[in-house]
Amino acid sequence: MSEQWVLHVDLDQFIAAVEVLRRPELAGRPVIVGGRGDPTERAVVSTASYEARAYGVGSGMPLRIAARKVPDAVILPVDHEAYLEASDKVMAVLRAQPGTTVQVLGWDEAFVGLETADPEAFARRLQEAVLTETQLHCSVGIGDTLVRAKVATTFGKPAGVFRLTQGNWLEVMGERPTIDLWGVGKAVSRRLATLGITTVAELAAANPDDLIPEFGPKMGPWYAQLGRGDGSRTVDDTPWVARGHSRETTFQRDLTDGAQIEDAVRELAAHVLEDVAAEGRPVVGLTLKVRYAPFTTRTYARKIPETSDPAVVLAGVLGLVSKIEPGNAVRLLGIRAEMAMPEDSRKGHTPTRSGW
DNA sequence: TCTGGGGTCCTAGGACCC
DNA sequence: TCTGGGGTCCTAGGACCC
Repeated sequence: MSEQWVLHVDLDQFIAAVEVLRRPELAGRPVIVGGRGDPTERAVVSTASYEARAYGVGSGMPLRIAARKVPDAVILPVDHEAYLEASDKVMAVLRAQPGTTVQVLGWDEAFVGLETADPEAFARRLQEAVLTETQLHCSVGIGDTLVRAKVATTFGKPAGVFRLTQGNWLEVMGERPTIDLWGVGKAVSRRLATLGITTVAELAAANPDDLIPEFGPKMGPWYAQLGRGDGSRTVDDTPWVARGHSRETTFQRDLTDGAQIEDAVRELAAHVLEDVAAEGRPVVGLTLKVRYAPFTTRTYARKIPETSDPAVVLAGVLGLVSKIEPGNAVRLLGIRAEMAMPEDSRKGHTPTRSGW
């Protein structure tokens, strides 16, 4: 019998795989991609190949540490263009399958909705098609909700297929810690633990109302739903509309001089203005982010009257710069511009906040 | 170990208005 | 003198994801 299914397609070690494709001699070696490829700089790992992961290297780890763990690692700079190009090819393959609805989640993953009597067979065909067209391997999670499909993929890696439905959700996930859920991180899992909830089964059994005092009216019930694996079953292919654009830089040496700081802000603002201009939508809000050394982050924000005039936006940004505390070493600066949203544009694609 | 960069959304609390 | 109640908007901070 034909039914509606959600597939979650996730490329295996995507960034590292793209790098190996254009440098075949790197196959089988520990490859680490991050920053400008210089392990003496302040930067972190974007992706490590499976060979590098065997040494305990993972994304988010300081590049310096990663290099220390894997002495013979090949360390490469991040090349956004190349990954975007590869990503576009993969998404095109997914869209080319008859009957599919494709919702892109990032460079290396997407939900695919379709009606079929045999989702596993379809998943295998999808993997074949992606491999043939792009030489990239992917894993596929099959689910009766978006959340279950997404979580299922972790059990399919690498290059496999796994199905999670209401029927086997608790059997597979019940005894696992809540942090294994998509949308539950370190902080929330710790707060759940203070309520006596440490496993997915315990979260699934929780009364949604009991979580409201701790997490608020939206997030409390949302976490309970997450524990059950419930949520939307609809893959939404509405094109995503960015709410804003931002640029940030961590300086290799902290800035202390006011003129230096202003120069850096102007440069960041120029990039943000470019991105915004490419959208052709007016700016309605600005945020300046500052990290004071060693690690205190502050944000300064303001709404502004809708404007498409770069000079006005820049003036607004420079107004925020005056809030930077003088006499402190600045390690990071970031600028974000929020844009006016067109009517009826889709809500954000992050699962934790959009009601999946 | 020493912590990137680009995003999204939620919550708390203060300001302000009636 | 001792102090309403509700609504909305804004800013700051936190959390999470890839």
